[in-house]
Amino acid sequence: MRDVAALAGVSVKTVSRVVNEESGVKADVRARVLAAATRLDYRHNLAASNLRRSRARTGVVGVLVQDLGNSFSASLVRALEDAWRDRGLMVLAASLDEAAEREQQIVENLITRRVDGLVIVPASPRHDYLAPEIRAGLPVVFADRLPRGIDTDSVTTDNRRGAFLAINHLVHVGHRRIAVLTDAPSIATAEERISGVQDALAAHGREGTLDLLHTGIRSEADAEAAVRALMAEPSPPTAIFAARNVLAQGSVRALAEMGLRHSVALVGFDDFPLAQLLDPPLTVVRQDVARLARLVGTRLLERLDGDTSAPIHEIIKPTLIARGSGEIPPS
Amino acid sequence: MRDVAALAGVSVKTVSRVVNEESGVKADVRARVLAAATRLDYRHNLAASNLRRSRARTGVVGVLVQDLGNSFSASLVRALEDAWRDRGLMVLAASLDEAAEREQQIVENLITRRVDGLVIVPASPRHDYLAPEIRAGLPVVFADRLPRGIDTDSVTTDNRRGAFLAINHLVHVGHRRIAVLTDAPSIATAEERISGVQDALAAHGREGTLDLLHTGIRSEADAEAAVRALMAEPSPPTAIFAARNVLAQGSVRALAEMGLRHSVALVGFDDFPLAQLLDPPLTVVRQDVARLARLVGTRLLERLDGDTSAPIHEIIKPTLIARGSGEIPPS
DNA sequence: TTGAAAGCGGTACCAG
DNA sequence: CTGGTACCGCTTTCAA
Repeated sequence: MRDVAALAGVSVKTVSRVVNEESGVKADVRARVLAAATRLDYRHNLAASNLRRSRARTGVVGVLVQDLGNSFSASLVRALEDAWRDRGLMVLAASLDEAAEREQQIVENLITRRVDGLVIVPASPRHDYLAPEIRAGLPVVFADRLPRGIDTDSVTTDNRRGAFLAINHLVHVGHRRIAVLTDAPSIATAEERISGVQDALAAHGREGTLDLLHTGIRSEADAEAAVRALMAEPSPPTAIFAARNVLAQGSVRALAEMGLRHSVALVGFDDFPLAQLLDPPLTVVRQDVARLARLVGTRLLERLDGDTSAPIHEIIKPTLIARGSGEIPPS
Repeated sequence: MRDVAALAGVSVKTVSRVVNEESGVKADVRARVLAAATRLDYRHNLAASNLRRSRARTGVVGVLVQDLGNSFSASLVRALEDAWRDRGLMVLAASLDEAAEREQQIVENLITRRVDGLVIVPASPRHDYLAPEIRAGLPVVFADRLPRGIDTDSVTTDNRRGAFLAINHLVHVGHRRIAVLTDAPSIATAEERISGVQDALAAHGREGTLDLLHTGIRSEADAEAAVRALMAEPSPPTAIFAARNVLAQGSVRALAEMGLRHSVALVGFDDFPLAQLLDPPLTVVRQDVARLARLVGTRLLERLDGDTSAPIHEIIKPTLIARGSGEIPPS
């Protein structure tokens, strides 16, 4: 900047004015400065500029999701990007893969980078570690899963109701032996979904009959193996509820390989782009990711704009989309 | 930092030493500093620290893809993240949606943030604008599409060969009326794929018979509409080559709605997670995204580590995965 | 092992 | 409309 100033024959302050498009610089001076900047390949340094600036903004929001490669995470990030583009906010993204330590570590790293805000699909069971940051005014919005140990904005799905819808649907179709595939119950979302399953069974006078619950199923491969094992048992289930999209995909894979696609009912949680094109089309409990992302994006912007009201917890109602796989009757 | 120093009764320099885990600080002093830092909720400021540091590194790499919501882009970003995690590099991601201006604009913005490097799946036709940055030593790796107007590292797929494989396959199955769906030829990748189609037709003595080429098909919806229109014509094609993954998905959707899934052959370009589970399973030309990402990630790391040799252009060979949809014979 | 002072690239504040 | 000077938060350099 000093070089540019020298070449243009002005002070650094004037260069600063031009670079920041402040008013009050004569056109010819402006032109000279711009010319000098171009000639010297000058590049403004945002970090340095923010250092002295009073209300500094990096224009970066940290977004922590489970797996950027998963359609749920990817859609979320994409929608946030769109929601923030015209505000000039960029997304610094990271996958957590359900690793609690990674979450804390990355958050710490992001704080060090002075991100303007944080969107978190948490992997850790408690989030007390964020308390100082939130107290200091950092906007933090939890997505898809609720914060624990602190109170901050969140946008989540009614997981309990979603699972209820799924099981209720299968029971109505006539199923009695329903296998449930889900993550470890230590993950809040999984726990809520299990509760929903129990609600549905209770509603049909079948409390405590959840003998086919398989927890700790974390990946597509896990689900595939679990379904294979299940179907090989003496009295296999006639229906499966896979409580996360990759688990549904693994289930479809296993059923396809075993030639059971059209004889075992399957309902997934989370819709995904091609669910409708599978054979049979997959019945799912859909949570509206676009809506979720929109709400999250808006909430963060409002906090960024100075809204300091009490934390808001928004809950999205899931809906059941019957497409075929969930309507297969028990054999 | 000054406050921490005061509270701990040491100089700022000593605090700096502790924060950066430099050796040569007595344990008790270290402990005092740490305690003071905790009590004051001190957070190290990476930007400020980099300002004076000699070989400053922000630890951020800008990754520009077409659409983070698309499985190709998402997988690429995810794999890069993994490749860089233990080096402490984070990904600042952005979607371009084939908008050339956005590409330049975002790159400019990222330069301002002093990213350590750039990975670009370009949207713009020429990249001269990057010349000064590359000259200044910024590592830039192009992925999936070649740079034009400048010379810098790239990792791309042999698109021409991929398209050749697809058409060749369909011709061998017996097809003569093959529709080709692709992006505008102004996109280099699309152009190469069209060349590949022509190669294949020529190889079968059918030069110039490319009467069913449909360019400018940009989205899943475009593809769906195009296929609907095609199949409604007096003498519809007996096979379709959809030269990008979303176009294949749109085609499947259209064929499914028209009840033609099992009577019209379809080959896609780019594999995606559920292609195998569609009905019929989708035959595709696969480009190994994981491999692509690995090569891109490695190349960038090497440049970051000071490799200043001439730009390297790696080309990945695509393979045809026959799964069913591409083996449907002409009716 | 520790500290003082200069300086990184830029902006704030106030004077001219 | 333009410039001078202090200073942002931290590291470098060199002296103690």
